[in-house]
Amino acid sequence: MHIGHHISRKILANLWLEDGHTLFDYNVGLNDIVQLLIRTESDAPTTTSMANNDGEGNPCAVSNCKNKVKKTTSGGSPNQPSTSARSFLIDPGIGLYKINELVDARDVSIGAWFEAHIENVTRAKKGHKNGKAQAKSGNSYKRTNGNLSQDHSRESTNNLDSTPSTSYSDCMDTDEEVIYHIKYDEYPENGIVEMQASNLRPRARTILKWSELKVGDTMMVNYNVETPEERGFWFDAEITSLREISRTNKEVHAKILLGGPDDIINDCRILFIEEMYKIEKPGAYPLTFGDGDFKRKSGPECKHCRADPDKECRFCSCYLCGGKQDAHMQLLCDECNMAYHIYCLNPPLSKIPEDEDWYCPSCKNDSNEVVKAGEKLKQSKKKAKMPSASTESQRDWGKGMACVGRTKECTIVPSNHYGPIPGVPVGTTWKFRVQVSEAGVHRPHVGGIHGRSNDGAYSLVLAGGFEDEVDRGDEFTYTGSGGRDLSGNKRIGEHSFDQTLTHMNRALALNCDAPLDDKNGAESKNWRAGKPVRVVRSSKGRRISKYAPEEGNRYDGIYKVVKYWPEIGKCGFLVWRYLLRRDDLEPAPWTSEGIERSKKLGLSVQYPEGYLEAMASKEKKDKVKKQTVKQEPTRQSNGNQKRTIDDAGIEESTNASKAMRMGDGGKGEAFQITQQQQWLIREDCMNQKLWDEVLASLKEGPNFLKKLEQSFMCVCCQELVYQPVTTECLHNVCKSCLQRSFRAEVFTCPACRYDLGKGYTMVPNKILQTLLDQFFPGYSKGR
DNA sequence: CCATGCGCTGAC
DNA sequence: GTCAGCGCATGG
Repeated sequence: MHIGHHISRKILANLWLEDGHTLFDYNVGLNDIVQLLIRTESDAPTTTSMANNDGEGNPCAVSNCKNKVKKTTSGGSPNQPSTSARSFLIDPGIGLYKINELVDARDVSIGAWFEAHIENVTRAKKGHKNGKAQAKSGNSYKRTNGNLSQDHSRESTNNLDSTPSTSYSDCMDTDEEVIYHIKYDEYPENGIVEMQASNLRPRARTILKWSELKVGDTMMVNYNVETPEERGFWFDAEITSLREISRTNKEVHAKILLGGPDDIINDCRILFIEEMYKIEKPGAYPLTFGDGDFKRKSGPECKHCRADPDKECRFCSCYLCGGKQDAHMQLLCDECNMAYHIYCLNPPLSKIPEDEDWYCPSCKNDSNEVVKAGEKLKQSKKKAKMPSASTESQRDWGKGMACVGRTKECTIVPSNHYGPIPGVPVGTTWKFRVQVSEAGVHRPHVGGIHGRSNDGAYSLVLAGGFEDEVDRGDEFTYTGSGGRDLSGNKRIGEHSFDQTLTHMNRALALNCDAPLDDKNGAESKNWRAGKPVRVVRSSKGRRISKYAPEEGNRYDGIYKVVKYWPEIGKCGFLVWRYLLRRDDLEPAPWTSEGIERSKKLGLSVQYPEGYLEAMASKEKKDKVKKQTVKQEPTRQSNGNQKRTIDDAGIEESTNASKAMRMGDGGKGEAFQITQQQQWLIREDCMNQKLWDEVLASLKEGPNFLKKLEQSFMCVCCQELVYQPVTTECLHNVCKSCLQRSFRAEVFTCPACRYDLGKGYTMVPNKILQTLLDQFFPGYSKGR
């Protein structure tokens, strides 16, 4: 067989030239393109006629030596290996050809395959028997780096050395494979097809060291998807080139070329994370290479997909039966590219459809799900699953406070934070549970206990759900959750079975400073040593407790679990009972001291934004007037709104501004900061102006923290800055936010557009970080 | 993904 | 006054 059978002029064969054989031996002609293996001298057989080496191990330029391979000028990238032993084992003794340029010089390193453009080939002299040529029998156009002895495919071809008259039929690829070659040959200029990085997403779980990534490794990548949730198809892509473009002490900008159905360039930034490196795609989620999906290649591979030939190939085997046979009967899905035998489909097809596009069963859109013009949006899948989907209730649940979602979320502390929420003083009261959740004081909307069964409970709500609970203010008994029949999509139900010390009950028990005992309960020896629980009293608790607030839900401070035990409750079933005792320096709201403090701070029930107005207008509409309703359309931002009807005393201002006024009056409670904090604040000279402003509100007590939070809010993520970078223009931005901005090629300050410059080094303000960590304990854990 | 849940409100 | 039953957040 003649190589020309496959392709007339341009070929791309993988040739491993040895021992004086020439390209001509392979019928390589002028302008043909070959792939050559660069070998080290130590790899070279002893019979090798001289390796062309300029003496320093660098390849000679063509102008110096006609046998040499010249590296193409394209790119001029710094990926030239510095190995000195390199030489090109293209038989120099012949001198009948020269390789003028490398078509693709992406990876000119030892042991790597590269492509060469042959400019001039002359037939070798007859009788040159000194050596033999070796063509690699594998088809692959990939560049494989690394230890040659590990490459079995090549080893096996090596054995052909004993057959001097190696013919092309022995070593050339099938027609099918040549398609690859031609395809490859279609690449522009230097043979690299640039693909949008956004079309590519490696799948990963763990982080791999950048320095450990090697050409020839493969990784699973998802092609043609925007997010991991979206459907795309996964394939093994081989790293064919790793090129570092630039580097700072924190980041490497690299190009990773991946082989696949098409070669894909993934433009990455590799961030240093101590010893590990995380690879990020510009402007998108981080890319990491994962253990599970990361393979180092060894052994032969499927010619089609370049995976293990014994395993089914996702491109050439039928997705349904896994078979590779009957390729002409396979349909390729235009969405996921998976192959399907027409006879494997359900129902099977008798012939290949004539339609241009074909979509597999999993990719084909269900026409029922397509919303046509003028049609109403269909129910979301999630909603379709909910019990409400099957009822015919006309009620609009979205109007009231029964089913609303949160509009804010507490981010200054993580959800598993123990202890008070910074800036929320004892006595703070919210009308609805959802607001309590928004404030971060008690996160569940409905549940009474918030906790984790392997950690502890963070907060609870006393709402008088159990008649046999006792509340003495600084001490109360509480009942666990569960044991209720919640059938009928209820949130509270009849007691119908025994409670167990699991879930939230177990969490609350873990707060008690005693070994867990789920049989008999336990009592702490030193109750104060237990974990703190934020306690909220709901006005509903007035049923059984005089300490419950008149309205809404009030934060009453920190309590500890003294003991817990199982007992048969009034309901007749076993319940877990807890004794909690107050352990808080802030005065309880019902004490005279506490009442005084609440007044000072101007605390009153907070309503959701716009709630009072809505209620007032509704009342008007309904023409249900009992008395004149004084209502002012307050448009305060943070949800602080006053009551409408009673409490004439606090009519004129919002809680916040009232508190401020009180502070200005000098009677407010000052926020205490430590000497160290004062010192640190002085040290943070970049932010001096900002600190001056914030410190001015020290006398406003807990509002100081609110002010602090506002002043050091990141303009990008709208949260308290984390790893703040204080810019020259004196703004504070999260480092990660700024990096994101830079990745999007925006090099200005996100707050004021001051040009920071492309090469700006982002140094986190450690002093500020320390201070924020002190004022908002644990907030960085949430990041 | 599923189970849990000391809320809330319109309808009766 | 009573009650069915909803979305949502959370944990596992």
